Amino acid sequence: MPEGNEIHRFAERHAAALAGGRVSADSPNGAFPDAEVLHGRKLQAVEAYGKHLGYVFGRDMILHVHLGMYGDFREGTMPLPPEKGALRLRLWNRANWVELRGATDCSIFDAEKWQALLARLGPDPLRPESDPEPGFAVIARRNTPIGQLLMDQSVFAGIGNIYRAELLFRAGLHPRTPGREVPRPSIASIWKDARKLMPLGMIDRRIVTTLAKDRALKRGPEADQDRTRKRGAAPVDQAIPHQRGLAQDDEIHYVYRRHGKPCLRCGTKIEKEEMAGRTVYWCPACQKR
DNA sequence: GTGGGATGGGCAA
DNA sequence: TGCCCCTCCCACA
Repeated sequence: MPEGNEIHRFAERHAAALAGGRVSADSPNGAFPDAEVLHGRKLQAVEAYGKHLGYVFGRDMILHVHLGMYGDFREGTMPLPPEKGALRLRLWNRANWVELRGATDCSIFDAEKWQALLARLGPDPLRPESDPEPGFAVIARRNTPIGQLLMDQSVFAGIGNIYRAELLFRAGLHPRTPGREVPRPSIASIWKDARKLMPLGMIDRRIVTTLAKDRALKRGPEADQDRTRKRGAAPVDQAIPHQRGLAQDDEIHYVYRRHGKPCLRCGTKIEKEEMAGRTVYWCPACQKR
């Protein structure tokens, strides 16, 4: 379900709710029998790298969670809610609980396995210390389309299908452009844009990438104050200038899942195609090779 | 009620 | 490249 931005948000929230003390753990659907190994242990920290989460219980006891396409968390304050659905894992303390469903992976890593995972991930735009150069270098020598390279977690970690499409639109770059033909300033600006856009991404659990000036919907200041969810409209954060104003469902993205609809900038029909098993979307007029 | 698709990735071949 | 994992949601009947 989520891309890197939401994974990092989960890490922050789960650390705030549960880290620093002992937690209880169980696996109501039995799909994570190691829950009993974690039960009663102190959760030291929660880390996010790309789309991977690590719940650190010890040097050789890191709970690795990858949500994949279907996985999701729910969070709340005690008491635990009634058990519902296929519940893989619950973690809780006296104050808070976290539930995990549908994850691609939920298993305990030792230090070696955790390091091996990190070693195969490229720089993560959401980690301030990330050096993008290794990612730039890979792109500069590959003939693979840039649309495919942006989805490759060993090039950059954390970018998913929505940000792939939207970053390319914002850069004016056609997804089929071979990596080695992407000008250095273009890829540098995509990295910079990802650094800026991804932390601001989630509005009402949706990613909003469009500028207010590109959205048809214009509202007065009083509407801007309205933070409640309206059917089909996402309230956006006043503190984020590029997201000022409400965003209708079909204008929270420039191209992602907008195939056949007019481009928000130029009116040309958005196109789509399969690229390495995933659908990529672009505006044939705004995005050039 | 049903069926297809989805913000992902590992694996076999 | 295609298959699997195995969950939720929406459009459509």
